[in-house]
Amino acid sequence: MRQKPTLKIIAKELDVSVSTVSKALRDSKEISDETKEKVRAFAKLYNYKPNNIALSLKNKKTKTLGVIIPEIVHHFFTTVISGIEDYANSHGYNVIVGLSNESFDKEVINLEMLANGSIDGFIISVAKETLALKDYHHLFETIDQGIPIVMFDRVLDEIICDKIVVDDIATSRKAVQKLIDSGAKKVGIITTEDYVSVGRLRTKGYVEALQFNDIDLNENLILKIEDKKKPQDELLHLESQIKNYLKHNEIDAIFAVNELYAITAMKAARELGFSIPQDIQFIGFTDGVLSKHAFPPLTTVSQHGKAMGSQAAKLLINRLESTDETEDENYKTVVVETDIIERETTLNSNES
Amino acid sequence: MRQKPTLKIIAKELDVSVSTVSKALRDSKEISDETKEKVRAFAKLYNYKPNNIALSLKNKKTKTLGVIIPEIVHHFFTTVISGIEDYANSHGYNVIVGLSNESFDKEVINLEMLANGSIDGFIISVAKETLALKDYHHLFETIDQGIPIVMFDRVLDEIICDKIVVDDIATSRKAVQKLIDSGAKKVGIITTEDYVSVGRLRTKGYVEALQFNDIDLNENLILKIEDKKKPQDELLHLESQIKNYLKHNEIDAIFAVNELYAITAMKAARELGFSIPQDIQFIGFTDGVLSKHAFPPLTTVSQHGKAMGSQAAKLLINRLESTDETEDENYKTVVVETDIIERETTLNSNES
DNA sequence: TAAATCTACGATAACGTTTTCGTGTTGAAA
DNA sequence: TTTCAACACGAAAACGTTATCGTAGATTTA
Repeated sequence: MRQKPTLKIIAKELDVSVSTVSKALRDSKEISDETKEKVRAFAKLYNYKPNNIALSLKNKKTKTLGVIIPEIVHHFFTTVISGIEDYANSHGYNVIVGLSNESFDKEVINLEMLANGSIDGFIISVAKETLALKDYHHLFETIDQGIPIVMFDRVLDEIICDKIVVDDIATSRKAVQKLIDSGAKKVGIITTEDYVSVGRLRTKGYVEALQFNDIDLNENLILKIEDKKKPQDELLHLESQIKNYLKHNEIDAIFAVNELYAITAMKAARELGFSIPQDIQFIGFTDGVLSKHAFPPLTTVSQHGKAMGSQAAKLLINRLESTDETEDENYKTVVVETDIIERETTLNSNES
Repeated sequence: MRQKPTLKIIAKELDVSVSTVSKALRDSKEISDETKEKVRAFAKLYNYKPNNIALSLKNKKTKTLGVIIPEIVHHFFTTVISGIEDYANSHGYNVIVGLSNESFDKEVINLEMLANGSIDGFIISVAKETLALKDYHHLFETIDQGIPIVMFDRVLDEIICDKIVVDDIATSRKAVQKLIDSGAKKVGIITTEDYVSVGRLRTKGYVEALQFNDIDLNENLILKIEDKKKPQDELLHLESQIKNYLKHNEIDAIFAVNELYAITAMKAARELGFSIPQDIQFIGFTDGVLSKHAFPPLTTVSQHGKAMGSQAAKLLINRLESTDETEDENYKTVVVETDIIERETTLNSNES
């Protein structure tokens, strides 16, 4: 085991000063070509690389981004991460991830743990519990400490920072419209409870689409899935809620605010004897692996997670590297486009 | 924006020395209770937290783990990461992830970028390209620098370090045996090319299971999927290979070495008019979201990714914190158990 | 020849900690 | 009264860098 060479060691070995070595390696013009060559050769031979930690301490910059997400075992978030990684890496940044597991406390701990110098800025999608509690002190505090935050997907109006979102309302409207255009008369929605902002907004889009088409809103057609605390029987719980909903309502199309809801609803519908898409059509939100390989393959609206990730990284890095201060307190919120990916759970449009 | 307090600032404010503040906060008995109280109160008021970077530099430990994986948009890897995170976090470690995207160069860059002081140790699953190239210099070098590595899933005999694996051969044997016990006469395998070690080993288990049951090996029943360079039409390519394979062979059961192969094969079989599991049974490797929600739900052998992750983190952290040197050069390789999760693509066993 | 200017390098401070070693003051023991 | 611990604190070094400043010797200019 050969220990990593430092400037000091090189200096001693070559019988020059540390500053000379440092300058030589950074090609300072204060150093003679002769000395530079000598130092470089030695450094190369022993594979010298400057120590990141020392640089971080000196520069007050770590060149690493902190990403805090509720769950990593979730296709959407992994695509976002891969987008972040891509952009960050190609700009000399590393990414350190923290998982909140949808828990407020873990989110706070993660934030605090990383805020003490480990990272230059955060990219975050807040935990459901945080949304429910409406306690954002940790976010305010880190911003107050001068650490920039970029929020994505689950964003908060109360926090003033850069944001990356999809236009949930418009997208939802678009999806429901597609269902209606394909002949659906009784469109239902399977969504989350209102404290999850994306669920609330998507529900709003659903309502707007109905209004636009002069269809009376039937509250029974809106199924808000309640979260279960124990994760083990979550799926069962979900299934039974949906089956019940399907049995007690006349529905010929469903818009589900996420992939899992859509898939589970399809399964329930199949078991109830519906044929898809003839009897009942489906559109899901978030294009993931599940949708593509579902049976039949599910029509979805794609959120372009990877694009969101790289956008987030871009915004954050730009802010970190902008020559600071006053210049741009103007926080952007970029909305990324969504697409409907038509597969086999929807009928072709009636019109045309 | 309030800037983070440092020891120096507190010291000046309280008109004591930096060392006094430091000692007071660490509850040194050199400091009087009176002073301690004063310092603590002030620190609490201004929410003082020691700077991680400075600590890292001083202690020559970063308390962060580097995780390098080929892909993050892959259920197995995300479960592993979540296992790592869990264990690491609860032991005061952070996790920084690097993606190789199956590329040798990116793997090397990631390793080097992090090896310069940013992390204390690595957890890694090597890229396919690295396996194909058989170039492991970067791994040797980081070990040579005294940075411990734990390998998981795709491990290398050539590298001497801690390893976490599943017993691919035994598991594969078990899966094939289950197929045979359920009445299958002509069991096929869909696997990777041999340079991917897990693929090779699983194929070996398949062959052994046949031998054990005195079934002649039919080479045509072994489908080795070739990797495509361009990712966009990878799925199409996969489908056509499988369909072709299914058409030209008589097969009544398939063991697929990963989820995607299994799902795709099921789709192809359905399209060819097979009914599952009556005409053809399926078992996949790696229990992911896809399997659970497939149609019909796919019987799989579960790798327990989360357990692998926390095991890996445990091994690494133990090594990092063991009072060093000679004591334990004895590297472990722990093999984690696998289970067959029976769902609806296999028949019940004939026996009993 | 004296003064000014380069050239090429070294010493030092700084980033924020922790730790080792001193040291002045107090109180008690001799 | 002298000596010696104990007490409570400060100074300084160290981790590995980079940047600022100073300077000895060589070279040019007046």
